[in-house]
Amino acid sequence: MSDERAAANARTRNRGIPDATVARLPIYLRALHTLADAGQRTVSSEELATVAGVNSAKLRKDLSHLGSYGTRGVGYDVAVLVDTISQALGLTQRWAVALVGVGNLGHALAGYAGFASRGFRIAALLDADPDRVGERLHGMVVRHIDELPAVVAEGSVSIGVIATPANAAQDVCDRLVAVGVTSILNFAPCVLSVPDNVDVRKVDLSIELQILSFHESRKAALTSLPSALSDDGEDEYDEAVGP
Amino acid sequence: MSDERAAANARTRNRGIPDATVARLPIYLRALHTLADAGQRTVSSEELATVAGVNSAKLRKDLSHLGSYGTRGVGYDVAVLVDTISQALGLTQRWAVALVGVGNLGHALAGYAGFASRGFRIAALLDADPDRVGERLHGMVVRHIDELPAVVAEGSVSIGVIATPANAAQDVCDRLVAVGVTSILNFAPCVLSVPDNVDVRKVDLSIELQILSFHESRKAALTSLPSALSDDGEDEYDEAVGP
DNA sequence: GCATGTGAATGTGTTCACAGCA
DNA sequence: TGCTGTGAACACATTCACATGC
Repeated sequence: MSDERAAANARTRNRGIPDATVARLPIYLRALHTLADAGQRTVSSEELATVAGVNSAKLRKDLSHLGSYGTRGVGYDVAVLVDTISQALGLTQRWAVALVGVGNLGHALAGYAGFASRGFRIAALLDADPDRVGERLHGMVVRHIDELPAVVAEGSVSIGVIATPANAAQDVCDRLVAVGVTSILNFAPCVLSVPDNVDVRKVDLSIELQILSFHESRKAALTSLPSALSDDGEDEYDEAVGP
Repeated sequence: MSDERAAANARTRNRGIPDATVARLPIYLRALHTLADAGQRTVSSEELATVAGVNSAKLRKDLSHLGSYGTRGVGYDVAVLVDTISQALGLTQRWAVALVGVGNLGHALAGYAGFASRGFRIAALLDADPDRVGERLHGMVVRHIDELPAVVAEGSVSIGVIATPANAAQDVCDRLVAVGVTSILNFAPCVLSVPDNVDVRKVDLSIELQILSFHESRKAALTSLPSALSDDGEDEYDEAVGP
């Protein structure tokens, strides 16, 4: 619910860029970097759309929200687009990130190259487990979660990443919010409640698998009894074997 | 583009359950398990919605797509809902998963408890690096990617997880598709092209951070120069601060 | 001539508000 | 009475198709 509020809130803060567009800008940016690395100076909406895996009308509309700088009859200047999108996403500054939870997943995240390469700097690794505190990891030392206020004071952290077990996540979240963190990326499989001014995004691996499971079982049902297609009249009378 | 096609395709296969609903079912399921573990027998849409972090109208509409079994004036039977949703998601069977890429992230994924606890079984760990082949990891031995056909033959794998570097991902994807895998979860930061009958979901950590960066920089702009609101052209002139 | 940028049309998702039923 | 289930209204997103301007 504060989830919803936060989303709605964010929406009104947006300079009017739709959420769906914002979510795609990083994809365009990645595609543009690839093109730039290959030495390409200019790109059409058609080509960029293909590389980014969307259709060209969508791409053009997305870019138009940035007040984009394409040239009719030609296309977009790759370097200009990179700048425009980076600017829009706020990537002209390096954001400091605090990573909380140095377990299985936290280890991996600490070493994830994609963080640094996209302008994010891991400012601290934190954990509640005293056994883990002091451990060296990818050139950083794990500190105790109680040091969070000090960490934030040192290098104004504005993004927190939660990679703890679910039962610790809300507590960690509250601590992050308490020290002024206003953006949180949550890997713990649970819903976090936060004030309206805090944005939370969540990544849940098992949810993604369950969504695939849904589609997979649809596909399986189709191939094993293709006649199921025909009784798809309007509602259900579906396959199943009741409980 | 095949991304779009695949989505549209999936949509028509859906028994009519909207994609947005499918994406939320796992969240409801998790919430229900929590309630069930706490011994709760019955739940209202209001309560379940709160636990799941959505609003109750949305929850009811979502459940109505399953032909749901609530009782007016009372609520939903927790156990019945768990069964109904599990059924809808195809979680009544254990899906076998092949995990390709045992680097930083792959290690973490291999040990991720959430996989097993939600009915997914890691059938194999695969990697292209000969140095990694043979390594023991969470009770499994890493095998070479060339053994993929054998792996699939052994225990019909239908879901593949790609945790390789971006430059290897498309090749791995093609191999997975070639051996009959029709659902892929991609952690590599790149767009995969696949035939229409294959579903791909992607998780990109740095994209999530970039989206947070966008919102974070909006917020920063607001607090540092609140007058920025007024030069915002036309519509917004919204909540400067609290309600 | 050709690709952008955009109104208009369509499709999807969310929310409201209440009828209908235990 | 109280809560579900849902039509109708609204909001958001995607796609189409073409006028616009280099």
